[in-house]
Amino acid sequence: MPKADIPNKTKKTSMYALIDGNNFYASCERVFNPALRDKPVVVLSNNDGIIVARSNEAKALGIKMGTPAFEIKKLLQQQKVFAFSSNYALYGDMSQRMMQIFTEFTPDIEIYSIDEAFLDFSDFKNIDLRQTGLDIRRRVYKYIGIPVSVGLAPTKTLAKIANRIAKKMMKNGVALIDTPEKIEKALQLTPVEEVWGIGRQHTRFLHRHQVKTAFDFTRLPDAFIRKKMSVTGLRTKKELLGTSCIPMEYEPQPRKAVRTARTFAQTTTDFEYVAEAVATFASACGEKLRRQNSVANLLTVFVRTNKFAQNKTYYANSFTVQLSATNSSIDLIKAAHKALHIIFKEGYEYKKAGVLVSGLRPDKHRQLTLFERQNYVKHKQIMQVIDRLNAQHGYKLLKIAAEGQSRAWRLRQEYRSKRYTTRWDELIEIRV
DNA sequence: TCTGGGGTCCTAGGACCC
DNA sequence: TCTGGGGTCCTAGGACCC
Repeated sequence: MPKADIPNKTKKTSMYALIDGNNFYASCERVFNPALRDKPVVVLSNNDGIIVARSNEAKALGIKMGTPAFEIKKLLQQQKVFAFSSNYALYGDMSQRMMQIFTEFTPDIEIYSIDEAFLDFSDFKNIDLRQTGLDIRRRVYKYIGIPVSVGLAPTKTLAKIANRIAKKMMKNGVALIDTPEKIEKALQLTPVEEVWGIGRQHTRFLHRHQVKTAFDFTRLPDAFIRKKMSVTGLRTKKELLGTSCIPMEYEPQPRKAVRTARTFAQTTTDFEYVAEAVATFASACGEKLRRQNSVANLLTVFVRTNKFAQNKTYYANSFTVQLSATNSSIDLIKAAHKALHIIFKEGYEYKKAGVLVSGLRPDKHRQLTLFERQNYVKHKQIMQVIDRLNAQHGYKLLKIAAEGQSRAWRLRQEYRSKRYTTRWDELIEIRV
């Protein structure tokens, strides 16, 4: 019998929860610093560049996501806003603890990002879902100190919407959408640009067609959506109408590409400087590849000058070289330097550079030619030694010479809090 | 002075093959 | 002179996500 003929009644009704930490990074900072309670808090991106997280108090001051920090420096001082550099060691660790608590409610969990997870409650009959949401919330707050919001609905896209409603309109932080009537009400309450999968470009287009809410969007004909927004747009419509099209992904999929890139704290015209940075990025890509047991077939290097600088010609370029399926930092650095030589032009003030490796395959499927074998084995052994020593004795104890010593282009992090949960020497201190 | 970083998926079009 | 038709693979560019 063809699949399409399977009778409908065997289809189970789905129910997903989307849980995420409110203002996650800002909340993490608060856990270890009670003085921040009820105060405006913002967290800055790498290089202290832009705002990436705000507490509710900071939002109330009109501070927007993505604003360059220098633009609102005055406001931050005047309003006594507490600003922090990103502290990913802390946020990553807090994230793991939070996810651990989620798994106590169901093993069917998909970790979607550092601060959010989908939980599949489809198979749960006769449980009070709203109460479960409240329990999750209470337990996370008790053990981790992070406030979370819980949205429950029959599809992932609707769970996202429920989560937004929980955050914006529900005092208890939980919203359950479980009937056609509630679905329609929720769609009418949701501006179309807030729908998961509808971004800036499509929003502009939809607004031109008088589509303002998620509800309006679901009234558009399938063919129109298919033509203008491809199959992904159509999938979004179905999800909004309650048909689940986006399945859970329980196992993290191996990456298909890996990238390391940085904006320099200062611009540079010096080839050696950029070469050193690019070598370090290539090496970092190698580490990421080895961690997931992949090898890469392609390596791209890109550089660019400051795209915001007036009165200066903007230059951006990239070059891709073929690799012979490797994850050796030595190979990657060589390839990266080869590519950099091709795109580096004297006289420009470079502001950013990066390395992307793609065409990833599992390491074990690697085909070796007779001549490659010797190098391959040798490199593999060297990399294993480097990775092991760095893991045991501290990061970057060992590195390839091309990565350089100066590191002058490294990150600026003027306001980083302590790594309370991952460093013995940075444990929280309590005075009695 | 100062504007992040790291991913995914889809489509169209070209190269190439039989 | 007329210049097939179908398939696969790859890549660049665009859109989206957190």
